[in-house]
Amino acid sequence: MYQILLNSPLFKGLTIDELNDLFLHVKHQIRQFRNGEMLAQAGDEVDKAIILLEGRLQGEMVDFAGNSLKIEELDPPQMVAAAFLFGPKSLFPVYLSAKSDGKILVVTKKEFTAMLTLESRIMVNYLNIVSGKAQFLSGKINFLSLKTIREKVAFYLLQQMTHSGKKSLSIEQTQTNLSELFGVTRPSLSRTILEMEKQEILRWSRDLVTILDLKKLNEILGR
Amino acid sequence: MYQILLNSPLFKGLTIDELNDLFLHVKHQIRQFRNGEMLAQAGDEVDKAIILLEGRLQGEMVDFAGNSLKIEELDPPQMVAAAFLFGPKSLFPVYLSAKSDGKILVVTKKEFTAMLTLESRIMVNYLNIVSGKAQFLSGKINFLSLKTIREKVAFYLLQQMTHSGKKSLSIEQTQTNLSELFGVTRPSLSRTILEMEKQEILRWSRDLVTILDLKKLNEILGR
DNA sequence: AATAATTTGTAACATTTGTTACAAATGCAA
DNA sequence: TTGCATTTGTAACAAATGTTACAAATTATT
Repeated sequence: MYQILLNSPLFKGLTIDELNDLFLHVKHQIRQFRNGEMLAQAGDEVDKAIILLEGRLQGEMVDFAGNSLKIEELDPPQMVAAAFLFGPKSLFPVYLSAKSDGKILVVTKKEFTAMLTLESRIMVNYLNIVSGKAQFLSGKINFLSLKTIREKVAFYLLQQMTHSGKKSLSIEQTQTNLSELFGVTRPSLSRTILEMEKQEILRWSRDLVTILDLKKLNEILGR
Repeated sequence: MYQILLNSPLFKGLTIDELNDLFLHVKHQIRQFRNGEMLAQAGDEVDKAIILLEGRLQGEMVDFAGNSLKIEELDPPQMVAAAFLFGPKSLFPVYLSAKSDGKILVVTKKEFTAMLTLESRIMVNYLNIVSGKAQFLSGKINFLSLKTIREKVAFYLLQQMTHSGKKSLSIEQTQTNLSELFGVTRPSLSRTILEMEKQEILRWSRDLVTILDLKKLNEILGR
């Protein structure tokens, strides 16, 4: 178990001996789960820290309209619903179920809090996790508040460019995947891309995208 | 100063003596600022904890399209960019400027971390703040991923209802304000509301909204 | 009360995106 | 290669929302 936890964002930087020692003091529980099992429902109170040790979990954001329920998969050794353990409400945001057999590490909120107090490296790690989530969501909101498909494409490509630094991007995604990411239909995305090609802003052939006119791409987002 | 901090979410639960004692150990700085002054730009690294003591700050989310740049105002004794002090990047998300003369309390990230370690009540408070932000953003994303104006109206009203518990809601907002909140144009919102009135789902007169058919309202969101 | 400002209703039309369906192109495997 | 699956291009049409402009209703101000 400790070997797995060594790689987790939460316990990063600790040695295996320190981990070993830590869990002599921190009350915890190992729970097995089976494929298909329901672990938590949206709205349940979160009063335990859960870290996935083995297997695969899936959180289903039950999207009201029902049509595009977003699914987030979780692999070890990630923490479940990290940003929902504290806060004014502390309610599970998703329906959590198992995609395979596996194991989780369970620590009550009280013990978890004590652990953070005990070992400030873990506290900082946890703060990095939760803050990171908040920052990710903040970025996502920026993206979602873009109105036209053109804007979304431009934003996405410029973001990819700053990561790679090149004008030729190899998009590892099909247009079908991208359209889901953007929350639009596939033909509409295709149409928009073709328009942008006709306007010589970019060239998009399968998974290779070349930016032809960076200036225009920026103008789409108002510079 | 300590009197102000007593009411802050971060130092909630501490006595004035404890606060007094705390800041004997924690290095800090009080900084005056003047109306109109720029305190931070989007993209600046966040390496200090900033708590507003007096005056008024404003964060401008420079919205790419330029048209609807979102503005968030900050009143004492709130912490500035609380969810951006930790995390993998730690970059300021907004352009921060002063709307009046005032004072801020500045603590370096290092000292701030030490403070959290020193006093676990503050740590828990801070976790509640950051987690609360993440949860707020998560809810906002749910809202933004609603596609039609009907859905947004339904979601908004149902949310208001769970807060008040009544079928008659006094919306303290004009349709103009609401349309901005929803990210749609005012005539479009008006049209949608009128349609819903014709379908006897609700009655909307000025700032008083009565839900006539709760079932239909839920159906709009897929139950 | 009279006037002005704000808010809301309304309509014609443009734009964007969704829907559906099918064809063309490409990649993959037998 | 051949055949099949996946991905992408395309088009006609529907639906939703934006744009613009103005009228009506309401509220605030003098």
